[in-house]
Amino acid sequence: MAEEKLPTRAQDFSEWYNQLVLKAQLADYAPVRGCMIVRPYGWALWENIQGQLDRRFKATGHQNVAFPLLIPKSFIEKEKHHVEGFSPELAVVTIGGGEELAEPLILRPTSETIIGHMWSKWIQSYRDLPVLMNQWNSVVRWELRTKLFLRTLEFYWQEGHTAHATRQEAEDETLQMLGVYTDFAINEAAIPVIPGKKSDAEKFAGADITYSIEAMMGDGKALQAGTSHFLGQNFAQAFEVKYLDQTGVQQHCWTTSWGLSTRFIGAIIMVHGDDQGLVLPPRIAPYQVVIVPIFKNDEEKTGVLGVAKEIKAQLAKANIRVTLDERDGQSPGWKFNDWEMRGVPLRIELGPKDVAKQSAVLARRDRPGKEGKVFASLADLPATVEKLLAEIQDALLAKALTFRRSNTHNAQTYDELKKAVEGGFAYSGWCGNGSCEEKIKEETRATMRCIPLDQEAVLGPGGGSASGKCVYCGQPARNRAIFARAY
RNA sequence: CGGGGCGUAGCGCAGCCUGGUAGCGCGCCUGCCUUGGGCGCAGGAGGCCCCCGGUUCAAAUCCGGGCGCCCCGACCA
Repeated sequence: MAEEKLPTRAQDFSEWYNQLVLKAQLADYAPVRGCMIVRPYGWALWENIQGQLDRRFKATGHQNVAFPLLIPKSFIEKEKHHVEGFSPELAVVTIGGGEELAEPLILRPTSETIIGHMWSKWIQSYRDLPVLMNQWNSVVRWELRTKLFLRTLEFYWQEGHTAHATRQEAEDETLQMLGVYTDFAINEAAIPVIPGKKSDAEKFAGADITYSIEAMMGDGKALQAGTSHFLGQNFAQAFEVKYLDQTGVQQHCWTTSWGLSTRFIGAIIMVHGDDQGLVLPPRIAPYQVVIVPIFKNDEEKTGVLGVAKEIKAQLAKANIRVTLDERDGQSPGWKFNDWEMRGVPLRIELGPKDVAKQSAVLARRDRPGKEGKVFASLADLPATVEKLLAEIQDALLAKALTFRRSNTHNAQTYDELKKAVEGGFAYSGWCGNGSCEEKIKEETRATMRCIPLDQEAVLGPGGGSASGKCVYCGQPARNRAIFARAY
């Protein structure tokens, strides 16, 4: 329950986030360092995210599977870059049933290796391809510095894995799934994201190319909200994933993988949240509408609750996710604050006066205070609510996009970049040289987030184009990239 | 892995310096009263004071050791 006010975002963004997660009852700290318990409200949000993603995965031909948590340690060692990237953060099981294991097992940090192992058995012919799989699971990475949702030792996600006969097909798949994430983020979560390509320094351990969607949080920092990897033939070679092509020749498969995690909940919090608490996009909010009844005595209570239940039934019938707050002992004012903390997009306040007038007060979460309140007739309430929810969804996206654009700067010079990354994104030319990228990181703490696929969309209409020179060394730019401090 | 902070009621903390009956606020329970922006009053329940050892007539408090968590910086979704 929300007893107290949050610090404002301006005061202390990090503490605002920490307290909000606890007070909105999204998650709590587990008894083990760095581990998280996702509470019912947080998990309901995740289920809505899952639902929206899963239907997109199915629509693009993928099937869900379940691979085991435990993987032989030797598997991870078969792909050179993969082992280098992941060994520092592996959890290793050495004892089972009281006996030292002949071969240690690892808790999966991701499943490329064990899937590659199985594919080598399952894939024989070009007729077996493509293989399009996804799994919803949790993975373990022994992080040193943790934060609820953003970085925990164990986190929940989905990992998609596909195998293809040709390079082109695999590359197409990688970009297709990046597109799925982009569509989901923008149209369901109202988070404007920049799809782009990662630098070699930032790409996944074992990938040839990594793409990501990058979002700007409310403090101007970047968050990688989803990734899609073109793995080339790296894992196919390490695990002998081969097929016989039409001409009778053995070929290695081309594979991809792509993932989006509960970290995305962190993005939703930090993009839409305000000083009152969480603000959820209607399309994925566990409750889209909360009804708060108001009454003085038993007689009023009976009348108001009767109407409130009718309203609830009507809205539910129109497929609106609605809850009625019947809790005794909390005043309406208390409930207003509580549901604002928990980010419910629309609140219906219903008291005796409203019942008498056959109307209700609708309060928009995205416009706190009186400004966001309107009277609505009970007669056509579901239609009114649907319209408002759609407006709120659009308003959240528009607000986030405006915020991002106003904090994204076309930084032509290194000084401009330094200034821009203090509280936002710098969009700058880059020569493509890793040493320039490294210097920028050392000197400004900003990393290269991505090379946007759609250069024009970054700065928006009339935003100009990035410099043709590398922001660090002044050599001709091969790319235009986003630089920012990141979570 | 470095730096800092904190472990006392469900939560947030005070008490510790200067050893002597364990306290405050919130929450919880009961009753009354209230309810249109975090109501009020009265009564009540709730404690291995993180753990182990030492000093002492006496330890939440002093000393030694351990464990845990959080926050801030280097690596990562």
